Amino acid sequence: MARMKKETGIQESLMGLIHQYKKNIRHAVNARELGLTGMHVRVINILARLPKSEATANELVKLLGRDKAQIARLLKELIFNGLVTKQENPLDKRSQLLVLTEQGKQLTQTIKQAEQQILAQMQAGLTPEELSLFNQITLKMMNNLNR
Amino acid sequence: MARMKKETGIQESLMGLIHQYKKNIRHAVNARELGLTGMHVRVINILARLPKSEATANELVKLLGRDKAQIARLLKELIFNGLVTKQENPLDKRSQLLVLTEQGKQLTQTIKQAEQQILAQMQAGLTPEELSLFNQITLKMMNNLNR
DNA sequence: TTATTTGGTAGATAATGTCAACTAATTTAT
DNA sequence: ATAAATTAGTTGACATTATCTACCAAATAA
Repeated sequence: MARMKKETGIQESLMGLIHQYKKNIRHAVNARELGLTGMHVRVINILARLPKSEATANELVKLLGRDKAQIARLLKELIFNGLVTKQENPLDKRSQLLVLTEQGKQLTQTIKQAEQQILAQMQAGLTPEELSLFNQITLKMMNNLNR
Repeated sequence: MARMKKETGIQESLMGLIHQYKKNIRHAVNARELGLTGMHVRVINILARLPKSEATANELVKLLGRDKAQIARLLKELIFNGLVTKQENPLDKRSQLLVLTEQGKQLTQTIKQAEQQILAQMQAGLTPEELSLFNQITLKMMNNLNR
């Protein structure tokens, strides 16, 4: 990708960054032969961060900001691959708790390692303050649009 | 999408932002019944910014950071819809110059207007300095990954 | 001159994504 | 208490975005 200039617009900068990031993740995951896609990785990551590594599908829909049909399919695949299991949700008979299996949890370490490498490269030369500010602005923009 | 917290990771913030942005663009474009997809819009925008509104396919590949097969298809569709035409490239017989038609140029105004609205919403409450810094960091990150 | 690389086209397929329909459970309204 | 409305999840159908490959002709390198 051409070295992007400032005048191109902030949205193009963002598109370029995300595309590059996703590409790096995909290559890292493929290189480790994990048999996962980018979205699988994201679901696993989200679950790994949650208390007890569990959430309902609807919670994942909200956390990932994706359509429930897509989330259902991703979960179905992760369940099929033994990385996630379903458990009864005592609070609501319509839903189940999606939980990382032991296999899923172990995979998390591999994924984390790969991600950290890419993030480190991406953030090279930036101070903690810059990164913090960047993240804050990102969140603010997202929330601005999400209303 | 759940109000995203800081601890989720910068990459998730970015994913959330871009997803929301794309969604807003898609809705705006659909509402105006332009019959375009997000990627069409981006190609048109890039061409509109270039001197003489023209570029070779390969230049677009570089500017958009996308695979040449994808770009070829997008261009094919835009040509079919009369928004872009092909002209001989005097410098290289293998390639042609892709140029916005009058129709394409006029469409650019509509697209720009829609985009500006969304960008304004997205950037509400942020100072020019913050935005400038944000864009610089974005570009730096992208270039960090693009090596 | 020959070998290699490059620009573009199209095949084949994967990944991501949306809208709709449906059923059962839950919540809200009467 | 009962009926109406909403919601959680599943699946169908399809759109959009994206990648890798093969190929041919033109351009470049050896």
